[in-house]
Amino acid sequence: MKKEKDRTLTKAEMQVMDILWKMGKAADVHEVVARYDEPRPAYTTVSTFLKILTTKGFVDFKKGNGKQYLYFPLISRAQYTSRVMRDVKDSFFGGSASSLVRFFVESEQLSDADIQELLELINK
Amino acid sequence: MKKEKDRTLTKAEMQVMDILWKMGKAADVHEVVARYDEPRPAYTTVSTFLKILTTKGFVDFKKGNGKQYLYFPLISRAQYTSRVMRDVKDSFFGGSASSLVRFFVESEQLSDADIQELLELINK
DNA sequence: AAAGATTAACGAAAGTTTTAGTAATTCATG
DNA sequence: CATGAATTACTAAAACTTTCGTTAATCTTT
Repeated sequence: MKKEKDRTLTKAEMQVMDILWKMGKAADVHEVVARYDEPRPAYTTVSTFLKILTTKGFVDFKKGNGKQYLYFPLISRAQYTSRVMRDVKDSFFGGSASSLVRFFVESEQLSDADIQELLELINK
Repeated sequence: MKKEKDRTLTKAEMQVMDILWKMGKAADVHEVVARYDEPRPAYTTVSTFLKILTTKGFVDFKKGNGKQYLYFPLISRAQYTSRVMRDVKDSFFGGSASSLVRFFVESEQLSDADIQELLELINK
């Protein structure tokens, strides 16, 4: 049986993806490890996550001029954000995007400048 | 050392909280089990979750006229939603609520009526 | 208050995620 | 092309989550 549930990332997997997304180019394991803050995980730990992410379809790799593997994301951060936002919207707002937006508008977390910006956006 | 990380619910814990939130009043284990769809978990499974949620501070209980425990939530769904939304906002939008709102406004998921409703809301 | 029934506490098995050591493979270099 | 160094694959332990059976405690009813 397949797990179509592998559409979401675990916390540790997310950390790796975030590093990959931030550095914009294909990177080897050492480069990824270096981007962690202390305490850094072991080289093999990161290597394992990269392997898992590859089998899950989030990451692929290529050979860097006959050298080691260079990993890169197959999905953009924006795409993954969409995925998570859909889940959040469904779980907490009954699938209603407007409910979710209203939640933030009502939460007073928006500055006047933010409001202004949104009004302009809406008026397109 | 305490785990200040117990601020978020696991998936199974969330299911229990959702049932508690939906029924509005303090409920015993049987009532909670009954609200699950098939296949229902065992009585003791739900009992365990209620216990865990109690030690995590999400739930408390009282004695129902000398009978069994009646569990009730210590946090509202809206409060928990705020918590999760803050995490999501921080993780995916750099802590910016306006970025998050913009994401949905730009995603074309809002109907004209939704937009209208939001405009009125903003103009308060 | 005792016997039987109901309920909560405990403990542990099964499943998943996280972490990393060791084995196997690949690569550079003499 | 052989040997040592670097890298990936394999495996398993540790930690956390989910599930429930068994035991202990409590309550009901006689």
